[in-house]
Amino acid sequence: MELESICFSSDCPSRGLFDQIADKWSAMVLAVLSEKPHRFNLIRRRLEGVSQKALTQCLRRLERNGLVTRRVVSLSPVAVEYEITALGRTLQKPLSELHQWTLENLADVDAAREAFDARQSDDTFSGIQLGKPAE
Amino acid sequence: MELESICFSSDCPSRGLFDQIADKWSAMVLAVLSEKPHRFNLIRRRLEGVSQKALTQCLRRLERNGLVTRRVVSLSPVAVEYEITALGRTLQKPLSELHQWTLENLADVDAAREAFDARQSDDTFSGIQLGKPAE
DNA sequence: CGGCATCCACAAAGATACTG
DNA sequence: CAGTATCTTTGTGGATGCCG
Repeated sequence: MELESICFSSDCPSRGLFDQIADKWSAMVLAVLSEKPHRFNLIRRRLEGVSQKALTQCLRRLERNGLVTRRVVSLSPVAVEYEITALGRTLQKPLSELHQWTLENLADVDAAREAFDARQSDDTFSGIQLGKPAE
Repeated sequence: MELESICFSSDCPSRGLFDQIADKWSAMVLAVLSEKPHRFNLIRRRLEGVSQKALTQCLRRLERNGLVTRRVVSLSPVAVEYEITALGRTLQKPLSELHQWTLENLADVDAAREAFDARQSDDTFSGIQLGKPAE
């Protein structure tokens, strides 16, 4: 439980897992599915901006990691239902807390960004713009 | 605090922030700095596998978001010390909990992956290998 | 020591077309 | 509807060299 328990070794398997669950869409997919099972295009419509390809890949990865199940409900027309698993629910909590953090601290972060960018602009006296990320 | 508080709109600013804090190295950098301030190459040596470029970018982003401070300790030889901020400490907790989850559930996830990959292999009867991600 | 600039390779993202 | 396949474009990572 100590912070030191984080292992920094490159062959620590939890590193790869961390990268797979902390990705752009997984948190939102799990949040949607935590309400109730959803079909593909239903998830897609709720996650504004996700491409079909990205969502497919995300769902595959979630399924492979045992966080969601994929069930073919009917053929012609094909209907597939995705459901969160018990394991997925255990992950959804820390993930939503992280999201919660972003909501609560957005103002502070924004202020920090403006201060940082202002500092960089001051350095323009050198004639070289460092190109602050537009974000 | 409700799960529904997650916003799925593409212009929700918390989305971009989430992507910036849930990246490959930030969690580990903050974990290292939560112990005590570190200099650049010290961080680098503790985070096995990080390239200098990746670490620089990560520290810049953390600095811009107000999560760490960068202080030039001495010139010639240049020494730069990075320190976690109060804001950074508030983030470090949910981040380490997420990491904790990966440690606790690695076995379950691995089992799920093997089951999934076995299922895919069975489908090879079709003659078409779906190309399970090597991970 | 702590970077930044450049080049290159590879991976990921997007758009489009097609299928059962 | 829920994908797959393919192509193109963009982004990211590593390696190298240079600088203050």
